Amino acid sequence: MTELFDYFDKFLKLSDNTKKALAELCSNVTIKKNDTLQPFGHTCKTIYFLKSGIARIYYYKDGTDITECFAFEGNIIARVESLFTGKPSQKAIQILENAEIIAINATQLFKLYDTYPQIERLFRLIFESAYVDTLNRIEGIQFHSAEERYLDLLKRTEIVQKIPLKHIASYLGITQVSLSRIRATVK
Amino acid sequence: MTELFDYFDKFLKLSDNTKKALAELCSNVTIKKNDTLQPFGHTCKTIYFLKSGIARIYYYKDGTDITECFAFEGNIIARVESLFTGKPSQKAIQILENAEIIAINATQLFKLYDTYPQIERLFRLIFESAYVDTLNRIEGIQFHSAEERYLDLLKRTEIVQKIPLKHIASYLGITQVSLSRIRATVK
DNA sequence: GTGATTATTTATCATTTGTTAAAGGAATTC
DNA sequence: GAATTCCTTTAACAAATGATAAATAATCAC
Repeated sequence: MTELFDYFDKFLKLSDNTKKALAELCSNVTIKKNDTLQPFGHTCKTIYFLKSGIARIYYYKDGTDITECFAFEGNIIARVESLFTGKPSQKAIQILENAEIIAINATQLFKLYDTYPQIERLFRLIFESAYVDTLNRIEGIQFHSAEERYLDLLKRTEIVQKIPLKHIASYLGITQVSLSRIRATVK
Repeated sequence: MTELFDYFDKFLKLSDNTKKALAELCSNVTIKKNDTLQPFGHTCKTIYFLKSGIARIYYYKDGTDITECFAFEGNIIARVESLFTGKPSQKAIQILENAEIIAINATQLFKLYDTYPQIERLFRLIFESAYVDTLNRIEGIQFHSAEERYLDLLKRTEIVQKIPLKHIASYLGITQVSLSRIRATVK
């Protein structure tokens, strides 16, 4: 679990008993490429941390598969819209590269908020940071061309090379044909 | 301040002494159309609640004025990316219709988080909700045409009629000329 | 009110992205 | 390893949006 607590450490230094309480909510999951980590239709009650591998959140819009986001080594991934509203999620989490994951039981986590204000604060800070990232992503979508967004994604992480282009296209908000065209001109 | 505490009530029932502590951070502001509520370049240390009026957050991108969001009666407005990171904001808040505002001192608010866990929780819930709204907005931007987004905005609130079209255009991520064209076909 | 400024629309042409269809490659199954 | 399926590219045309310029319309300052 050291990777996870190193991650937490970047947001907030936790006391030992807080860490202990947190560790009890965590379990290790090993999952293979193309498997489903979380299916459609259930309320999200787990927050995941990727020790290794790649995952994506996706949903169907008018019958087509849309990737909402990717997660890589050292990232947190959760279907926030369900986690925070308690409503069933219309999204699923799929594994794109064999992954070692730590699953955090969110139901129990939220209960700990009452007894461990540090834990409530930790996750407040984590999600505040994610919120800021999301605001910045809107700017990227609205004011950059598809080509710029593709090049920017490539720049952020080389792991992207391992992701099927159709998922990258839907993540960028364009068709796969359009992405293919962009790749041809960029080369 | 009743409007503000009614708003808080929708997220969390606060105890009387918590309310009292919160009330001490709040001050009333009356501000006129076209005035600047918060300028560029300073770190955001205030969260605003609109009792009446309209406001927008905007910034300059390659020399053009871009509206990030609007706020109407009963909304909270803050430059979150600065509030949460402590970095100077590249954004400003402008008043679009004469407004009655409650200003919440965020510096003092964050200090109260230690003594009043209820307050930390209240604002956690408020911003979690805003985060979910932002995630949904991304979907709107990526998978709806400019025309659909414009009609959707009109549907959400009639107050939009009072906002200059150039601000609506940049909010929608299109040029004003393009918005004008859309309005012509929609009529 | 009048003139000046600002906001909005219209028109034209260029560019980007979408749609559909077809073909070539890569990976998987039996 | 042959067949099948899935992934990616290419091509041709359609639709949406951008850029620029000019014409109206609305608003503001005096």
